[in-house]
Amino acid sequence: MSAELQRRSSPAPARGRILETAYDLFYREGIRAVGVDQLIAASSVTKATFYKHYRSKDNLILEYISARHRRFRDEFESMVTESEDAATALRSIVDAAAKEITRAGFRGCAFNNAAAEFPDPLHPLRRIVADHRDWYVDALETLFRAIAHPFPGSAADEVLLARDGALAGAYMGDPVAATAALGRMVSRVMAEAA
Amino acid sequence: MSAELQRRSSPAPARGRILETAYDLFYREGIRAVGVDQLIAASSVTKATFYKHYRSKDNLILEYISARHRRFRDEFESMVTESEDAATALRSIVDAAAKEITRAGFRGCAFNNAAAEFPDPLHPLRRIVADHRDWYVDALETLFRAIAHPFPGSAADEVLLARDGALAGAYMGDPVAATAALGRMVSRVMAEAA
DNA sequence: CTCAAAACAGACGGTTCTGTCTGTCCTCCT
DNA sequence: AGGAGGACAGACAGAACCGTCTGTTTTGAG
Repeated sequence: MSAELQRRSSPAPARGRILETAYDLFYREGIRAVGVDQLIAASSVTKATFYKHYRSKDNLILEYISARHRRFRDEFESMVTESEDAATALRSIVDAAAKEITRAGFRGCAFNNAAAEFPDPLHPLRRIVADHRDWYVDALETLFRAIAHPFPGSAADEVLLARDGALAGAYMGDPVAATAALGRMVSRVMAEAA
Repeated sequence: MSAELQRRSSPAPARGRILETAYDLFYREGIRAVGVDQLIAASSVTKATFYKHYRSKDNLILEYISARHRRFRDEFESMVTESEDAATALRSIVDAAAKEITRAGFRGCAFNNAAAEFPDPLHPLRRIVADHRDWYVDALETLFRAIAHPFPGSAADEVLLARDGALAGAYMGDPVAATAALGRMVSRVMAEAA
């Protein structure tokens, strides 16, 4: 399908611009808080174009959270492949989380914030979030298995929990304390592998 | 009929009913998602009464999050006073978190969800949330000091982080894994005191 | 019995939001 | 040269939202 679009010099630039704007605005201001009018104004797109590419705002929301997952997964996997061994990969993953926390404009976990706005557990967005987390914990478990951790599944759960807590705590309160506590927690989990 | 009788006794029964409704609805469905019309219908109150007691929805939102803090703090302190020593108090606090996670209708941390809907860090709600967390980490540190933990401040940060991660992870994904990981993380922290 | 306070009932205005529609312009391909 | 498709521009409908308003009913106190 991308071959069809790529045939042109600019492969539907408006569509990508809209998603990129949503990627930023939905995270910064919240999903419900961002209206379609604001979205099209920030994308320099007209309303007709918006509804041509994304049939509804709800649809764009799903595309937004899917894009969040894809980008996160890509960065995760590039970190893994660029690391010499699984131990350094785990460390760089934790470092990346710590760096994100201290980043200007950090506003917590995009998946957590999105899920908070959709109470219905059967909403498609919630399913995407749950799938994202399933993928994530599996990927972590693979790394822990590679460093011969005695309980790779538990270790993965614990790192996921520590990271979740660090993002939430840093957004709501003290980023410094959250970052430090994250480092200590993960160090304890990894020490069990030695 | 019982509502009829209760209306006479207290000074402003309608006010309390509105706050109680908000306490439930804002948590269950989200703050922005709940309109004033829905709120007054669920409270069996008229619009004039609503705006007499709470001058605006924004004002009610602040009362809501303050009430969340008060109730949480009261339950925390009653758990502490009912425990024989600080160690059992800490354990009952973690048990309470685990119990909340598995409760039907659990929808994550009320403070986290509320903060997610208000991006402006200077919004009064964010201040209330930050104050709540300051109080919480102080209270935990006091308990760790009581059990002679070598680093009570760090231990408090770690328990707070583990609890935050457990609530977030249980809401987004796997409550069982989150509860188990929470228990293991807290056990490690408390083991340092022995 | 009377009166003030409080809650009830619901219309209304003004804004905002999502989504549809008509029509025009530009660009690329044949 | 000409036709088709994509994007631009913006009006419009319908609903939901917040907040104000005018009245009516109920209740407890003097």
